[in-house]
Amino acid sequence: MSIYDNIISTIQQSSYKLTPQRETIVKILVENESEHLSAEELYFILKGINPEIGLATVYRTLDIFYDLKILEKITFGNGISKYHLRQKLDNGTHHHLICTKCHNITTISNVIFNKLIQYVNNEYNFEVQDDTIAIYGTCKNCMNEENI
Amino acid sequence: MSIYDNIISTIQQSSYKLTPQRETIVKILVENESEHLSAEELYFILKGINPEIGLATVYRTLDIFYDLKILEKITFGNGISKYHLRQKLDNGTHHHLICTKCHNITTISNVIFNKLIQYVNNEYNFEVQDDTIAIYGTCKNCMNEENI
DNA sequence: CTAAATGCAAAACGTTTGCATATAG
DNA sequence: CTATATGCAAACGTTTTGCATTTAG
Repeated sequence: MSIYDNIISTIQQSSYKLTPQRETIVKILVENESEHLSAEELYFILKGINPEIGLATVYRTLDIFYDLKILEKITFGNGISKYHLRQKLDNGTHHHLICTKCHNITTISNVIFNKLIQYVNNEYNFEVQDDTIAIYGTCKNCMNEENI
Repeated sequence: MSIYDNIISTIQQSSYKLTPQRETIVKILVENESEHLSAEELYFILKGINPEIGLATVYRTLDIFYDLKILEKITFGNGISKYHLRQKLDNGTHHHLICTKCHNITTISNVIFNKLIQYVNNEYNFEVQDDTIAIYGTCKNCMNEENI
């Protein structure tokens, strides 16, 4: 069963309806699996396929998909949210290096995180959301550019 | 030398001017040292002291203070930024547990973070900003409320 | 004296909402 | 057939900007 089919059946098994708009959005998300898309970016791609679609629908759909745990949502310093497929990709935990200059996201994973999550859980009774920790800073590329 | 005096002299030694508005903002920040204030919250307190002040000035001042490394800036999922004094408080690194339900911030510190920062730095050439890592999730209080 | 800072209002930004119309189940 | 979803435009809350006026250095 492909990722696409998997998501489609998740929607069908939920109380939400499977509309053509939602199908198209799933398709785009699967095709851009490796990227972290914002609502606006998704909308732009969508416009090329179906110009009638409204931006509000994109936001509503992303909300629903987040609710259905199809998507993970990462939020920036500038108030922009980016979305990423949750299914299949993470067999374990994964976390994000967020560059505050170019806004690129790198997904990383390491045992250290497990220790950290356990520590936070034990000491603070804090339940880490979706095992997602955000590390803000400057990425390799932007560091190099600074030194030109 | 008090935290207040320290900040004032940081401003004086910079290219920015020390205005009465900026002095008042420093005073409020020092008095609320233990809190993470938003621009709006700071503006509200400020209005009680000097009703003439404009919200734009608050934003501009917070930007400058961030630039001067007087403040650290933590941003939420809902696009609201909160500010916190950087000076004196952290002899070492410190990080944040951000509750996505009540939006409370807990400041934590632990050796595990140092290892993590080092790892990210070595493996990804990623320079962690102000040694600040954001861990999103649900805090103790909100967890309890869910179970009522 | 002059460059920088201020207050105000208007604009910008991503996002959400109200509503009439369309449609999946 | 009916509850849900859609597209549009208007509203939202936070933040930024333009501009004439004031002020710190």
